[in-house]
Amino acid sequence: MGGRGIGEVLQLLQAEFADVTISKIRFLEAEGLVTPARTASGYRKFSAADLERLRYVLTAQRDQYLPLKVIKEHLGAIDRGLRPAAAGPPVAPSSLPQTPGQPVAEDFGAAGTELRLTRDELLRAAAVSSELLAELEGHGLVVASGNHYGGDAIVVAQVAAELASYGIEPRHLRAFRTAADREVGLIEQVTGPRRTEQTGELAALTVRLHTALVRSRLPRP
Amino acid sequence: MGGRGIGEVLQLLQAEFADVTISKIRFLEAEGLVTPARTASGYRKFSAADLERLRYVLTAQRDQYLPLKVIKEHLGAIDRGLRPAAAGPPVAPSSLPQTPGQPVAEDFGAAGTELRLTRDELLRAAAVSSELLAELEGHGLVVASGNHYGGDAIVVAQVAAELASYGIEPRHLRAFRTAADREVGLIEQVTGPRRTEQTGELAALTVRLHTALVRSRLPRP
DNA sequence: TACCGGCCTCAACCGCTGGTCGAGGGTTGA
DNA sequence: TCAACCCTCGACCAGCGGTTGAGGCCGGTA
Repeated sequence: MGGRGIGEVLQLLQAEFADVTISKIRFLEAEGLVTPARTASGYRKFSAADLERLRYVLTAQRDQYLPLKVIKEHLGAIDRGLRPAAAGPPVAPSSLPQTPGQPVAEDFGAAGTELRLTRDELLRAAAVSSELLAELEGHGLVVASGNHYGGDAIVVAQVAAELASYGIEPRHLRAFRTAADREVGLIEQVTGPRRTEQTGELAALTVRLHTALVRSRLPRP
Repeated sequence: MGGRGIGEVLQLLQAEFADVTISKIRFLEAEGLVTPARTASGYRKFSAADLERLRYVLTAQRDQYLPLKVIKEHLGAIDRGLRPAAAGPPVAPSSLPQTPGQPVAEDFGAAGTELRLTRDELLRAAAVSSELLAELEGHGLVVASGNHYGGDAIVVAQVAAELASYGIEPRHLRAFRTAADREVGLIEQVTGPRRTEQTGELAALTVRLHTALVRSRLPRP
């Protein structure tokens, strides 16, 4: 298991990222975003970690439009054990010292310091109404632990608000909650109820599965 | 009270955004991001709402690195989002600054060249056994359309293979299929059964919701 | 042994985004 | 009437994110 060659890596990534090429992967190395090992003769050898890194880069680029320079900083922050700070949407910068790490796929890893928001902070960070939040809580989509909320609650609330603008209301979203619960249940059947090394890995896998399934079932263009 | 001239607008914005210029404001109009009124003689007149819009654009650009194209879509969504939303967030007609402006479009968009694989190609690309694939097909996780498979099938098969190494077998994954089906069903209730502009946007949103929910329910580290 | 596909480097090139600049000319108000 | 302000339009530009091609080295295989 000495890692994969660049061609193999290309195959693996192309399923998920249509526009990846060999030259792009090489370019990303030249920019310092990945640092694959080399064989004696100079061939690149990508470890599983290198692959994750590439996935991270490509996802951040595609889904968040981040410039490589910024992605590189995030990777550096992650390497140093921090969580990449990312600005939320245009909102008064009054409270809330730091917004949560963006919902980058595969970022289920060691979270470092988990965000803890009061209800007011959450309302402001997500820019949603108190009514909407109450409704989301009523359907179990957002849950406070103690009297505070985690960073994911921001994402849930923001997305729910956007979906509401399409006419999709919180009560239509209950199925998402049960699906997520079942998914986590499945993971815990493997890892047990405590968080382990594998927890994040498995979550990344199941979410990837979910995403691919949804995409595959969407009407074709 | 009839609005401000471009020079005045420049003064107001420069306090907050160091790099704004007159030519940039004009450029943003040319790109369709603002549409100030005009005087009889052709001078631009910016209303308060136009100013908010500019602030939104400049903030999104500076803090989220969003490309103008995407910001424009967000603005369009906000404009349209005022309509249905029973439980939607209180985005009043001209009070833009509070918005759920998170990155919207994931790569559920126009795929361009959709991958079409034969069964053998799929087996090779995903590096899985014919038995596993057959099992996945049996449970409806991978579906051939005609006699070929899409690129997502590679991801599904790869992930399923990895999950199998944790003891999670295809039959445990049926729930993912039904969840995905329901999710797509929900989207199609909004967009209709044909693929539209919104299809990809909605899919990106629901997948983001799913991901955030799973993460929020994972055991805390 | 020769061959061929895969991989290497390096430099030149490219298209798109996000503007800037200047010429030439009208408008406003003191 | 003059200065300050504003207009359009077309040319130009810098940086980002790669692509392309020339020239050459590996490594399996026939």
